[in-house]
Amino acid sequence: MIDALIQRMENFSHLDPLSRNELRAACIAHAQYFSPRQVIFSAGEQALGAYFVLSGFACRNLHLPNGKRPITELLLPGDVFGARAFLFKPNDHAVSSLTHLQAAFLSRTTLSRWSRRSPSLNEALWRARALQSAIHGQWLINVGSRTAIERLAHLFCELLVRLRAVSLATQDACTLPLTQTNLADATGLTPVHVNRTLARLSRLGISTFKDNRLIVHDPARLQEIGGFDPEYLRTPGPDPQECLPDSIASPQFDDRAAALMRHPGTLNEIPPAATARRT
Amino acid sequence: MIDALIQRMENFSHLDPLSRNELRAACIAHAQYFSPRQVIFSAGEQALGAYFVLSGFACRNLHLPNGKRPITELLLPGDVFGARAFLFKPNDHAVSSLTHLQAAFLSRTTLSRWSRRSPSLNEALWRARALQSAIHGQWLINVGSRTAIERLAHLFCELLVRLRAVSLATQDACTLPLTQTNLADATGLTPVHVNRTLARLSRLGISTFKDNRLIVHDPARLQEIGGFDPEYLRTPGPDPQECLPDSIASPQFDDRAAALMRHPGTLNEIPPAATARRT
DNA sequence: CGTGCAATTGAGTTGAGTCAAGGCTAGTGG
DNA sequence: CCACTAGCCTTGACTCAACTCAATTGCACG
Repeated sequence: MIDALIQRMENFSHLDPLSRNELRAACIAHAQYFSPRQVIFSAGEQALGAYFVLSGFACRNLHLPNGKRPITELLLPGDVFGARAFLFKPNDHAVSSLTHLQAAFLSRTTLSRWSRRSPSLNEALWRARALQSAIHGQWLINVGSRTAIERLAHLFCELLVRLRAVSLATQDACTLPLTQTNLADATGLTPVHVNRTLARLSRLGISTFKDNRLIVHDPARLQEIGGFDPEYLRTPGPDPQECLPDSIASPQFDDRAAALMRHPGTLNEIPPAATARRT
Repeated sequence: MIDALIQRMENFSHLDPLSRNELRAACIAHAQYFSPRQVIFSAGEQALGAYFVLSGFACRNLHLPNGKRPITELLLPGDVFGARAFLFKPNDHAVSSLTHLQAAFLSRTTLSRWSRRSPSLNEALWRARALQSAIHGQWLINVGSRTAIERLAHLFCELLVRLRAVSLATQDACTLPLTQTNLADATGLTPVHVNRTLARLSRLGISTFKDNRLIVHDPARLQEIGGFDPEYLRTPGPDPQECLPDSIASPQFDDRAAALMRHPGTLNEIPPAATARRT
């Protein structure tokens, strides 16, 4: 499972052999085990470093005074968490395990040292954060402007793609150790309504979620319902060419950027209809 | 207005005089003007650099096939946008101006050069991103688990605090050049319902939003309704002491981190009731 | 002096939430 | 080995917050 993490980081940036070995060694040396429902970070606490998830599921969540407990992030094997907080301020959300969890703790000191020494690892970390951020943006849209069935469809599509990236899902199925209550917290719905909606998805022959297992029978429909476009999850791949289409040093990049420095970008006016909100 | 930006960056990290001057000069040299409703980045486009908002409002939004146009981020003077995309992949959302907008474009090349040369500026940029990320997290909670009146209350509190940070708001009022439709897109509501809810806030004597101006008559109530805790918006302040309570090099930091490297953090079990969702 | 967008208001509909009861399963302890 | 308990899932009946549809006003801009 450490290999999944390494593979994942490789997807963000091609690691030099030294960094790769160092990362692997550190993950083995600093692995920690958590049982389900354990608090790893709590809100308001100052983070001392970051965790790399090696196996199991975790989530970032919060206790609201009204009793709700929204999940703002699902952390899967290969994900990193806590890296943001250690740059900024005490955490504003807690992180807790959903299943048995294995995670490597790397202190701020270690991370700083690494990112100074290995630009590729630094880049990988940045990109890992950027990906999380893109996911966050999609969740915001999901919760803010989709119906129950659409939200679940989108979430399922996302999780399937993310789990495939670490070889934990086949084309159309995966183990998903979440309760319906977890799904509800992640989608801003009620457990009861999630239940009914799952039943509907099943009745429509689109997907089944049972016994911690998600099976998608009609991926195309699921994707269509959720309005899912996997693009936001794509990692550039380890190939530096594809990774940085405009090399920072490339002449045509500088030309284009220089042009932008003088003239505003696309001058497209937004079509008048900000009001347009047919459904 | 450039001073507001500088002041803002200073809040993230104490800039050395050289960086400060360089930043100021670049902002003046590369300022661009956009009229309202202009597209600055469009989705799918590869970003060539980042923009620093000098004056005016902008937003990050998206066109959904169902006609909705959710706003995922409000960009105020002093905010930076586009910095994430240039590290990663094409943008997944568009950014467009809401009002007349003045923004400085800084190319990827320039930014890379700066962050290599000036650690303090690099840190400031990181923290600016981290703050955006924290705001994103709060929006997710807002849209996912609050009622209409709560969402608006929270948004108003947030905007007031953010605008105060750049001296664009007094303790209880600010100019807010947003339409009710914009508020609707930002909160995941309907313009009609936003209208009614604003009327309610006004009737309750809590706040008025009229003619692009937000006036809060009862800040305490507003904050209470929105469940708003300003903590997530606090910038550490320019004081390095306060900024990094645990200096990366400090011995007690290393002790605590080392301890974590052996034992899991807090071993608090989550109270059994993940089901607890009274209202 | 239209034309278009923003704001407003009313009436009716509905998707999702609430309340409540019952079944299934797994773990615990006698 | 068998209660007993505690989550989790399931289902039905009812309620309500927010959405839809629709019509009216007022303003700003060309």
